[in-house]
Amino acid sequence: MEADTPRIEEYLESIYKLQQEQHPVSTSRLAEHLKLSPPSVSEMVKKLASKELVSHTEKGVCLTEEGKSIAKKVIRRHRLSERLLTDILGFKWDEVHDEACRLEHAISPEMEDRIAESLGNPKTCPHGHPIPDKDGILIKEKVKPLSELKASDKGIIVSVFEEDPKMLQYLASLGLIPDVCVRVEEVAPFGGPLIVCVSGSRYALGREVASMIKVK
Amino acid sequence: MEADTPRIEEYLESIYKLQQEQHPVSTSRLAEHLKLSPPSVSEMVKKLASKELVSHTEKGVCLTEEGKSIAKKVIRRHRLSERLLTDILGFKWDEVHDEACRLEHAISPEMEDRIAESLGNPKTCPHGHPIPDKDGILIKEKVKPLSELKASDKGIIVSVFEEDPKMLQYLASLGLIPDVCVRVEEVAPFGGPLIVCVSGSRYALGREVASMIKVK
DNA sequence: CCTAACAATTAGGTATACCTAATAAAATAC
DNA sequence: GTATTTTATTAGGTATACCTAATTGTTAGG
Repeated sequence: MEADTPRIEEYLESIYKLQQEQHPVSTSRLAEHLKLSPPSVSEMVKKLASKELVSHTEKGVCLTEEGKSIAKKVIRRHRLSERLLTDILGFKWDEVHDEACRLEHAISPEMEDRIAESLGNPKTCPHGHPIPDKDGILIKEKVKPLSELKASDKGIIVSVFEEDPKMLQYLASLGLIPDVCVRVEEVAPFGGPLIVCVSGSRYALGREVASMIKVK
Repeated sequence: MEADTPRIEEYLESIYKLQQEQHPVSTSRLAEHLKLSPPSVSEMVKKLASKELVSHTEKGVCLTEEGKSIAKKVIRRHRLSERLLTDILGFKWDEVHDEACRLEHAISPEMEDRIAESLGNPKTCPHGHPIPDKDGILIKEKVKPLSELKASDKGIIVSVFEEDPKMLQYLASLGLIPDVCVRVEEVAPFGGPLIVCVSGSRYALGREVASMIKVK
């Protein structure tokens, strides 16, 4: 019984991400996220449970402490890779996700350390998500979706929950990137768009899009 | 029939390296190099042949043009990774081989380009081996092993054919690294050591060790 | 020339991770 | 409270890449 480490890391990472919105993660949701069939996931989850990386109840799948620890390490490597790609190799923020998905399984703890050191221990990835530290400690800022702001509210963009390159390019073209200040001018009723002001320009932003942008 | 790309790359890379010393590469030699059993290699070679990546005659295995092209791309990614690790992330030359062995399968053509660009299109890896260019063109300098120099001959170190960290540390501690000038003071008879002079200091160097150091 | 040694392959078998189709269990609808 | 839908699992099967043991083939010795 030999472990396919990248596969295991992929599962744990997905579970970690999904359990932020749905606590015990359902196998169907996990299957959808990993683009695998539900039975494949069912089976693999059993194996992860036998390795004590997850606990599997009727309600769904939860990470054990060890599973969570591995997931956070993978996320750390992913986000550090993204920073390496943008800050040192000159990639744009919409180009780094897929690349980092491969790098995160190929990076040793030593390389992880060196990247962090070379970049001055960055606190977030290019999309604003926090990078867990070596001990898995993850500082989460209190944020809310831009879509929840009312007219004349202001906020500073903390992070953008989006991976699609096209959408990220679009957001960057509007200047909607971390650390930028946004002011809501008007909120259309019945789920209509928000009119926002970013560095002097005004844009209409769909609710769906605005909900991906987290502000403080 | 789905391809396990990293595995295929691993095989092609090994064949490429081995065919520099032994033209049609024997399966047993390949098995030894890949640390796999001969039957496993036999089988895999058949698959590579069916994909037209190698040709398989009685004498052994040869890369096809396509196989060679892939192998060179992998080697390019490996050596560029090593340069990234030393030049940007601060690794020592003895620490980069294993790391690069994993990175070479995780790097996209875009990342390959960016690394090359960020480093000013380096011509060699930290051990002095040439980095194939994007079109697979590889500039090989005419070199000979240090062990072939006679007393009072001088040479400039071009490359070091060695991967073992301990040996690399040792050589670096003597200053035996690429671009350094070495003078042979004395050659002991019957395969005995060479007495060499490197930046003012004299050392005795075993023939085996000296044969790994290529000079021009 | 025949035989010992070595090289390579075939035969047969394992483990992993995936799949589809069928079934069982749970949640929701009415 | 039963029927329908959704969710999860079992059953059965595929492909890949590895293994050991047995066999064939080739090279070199005597």
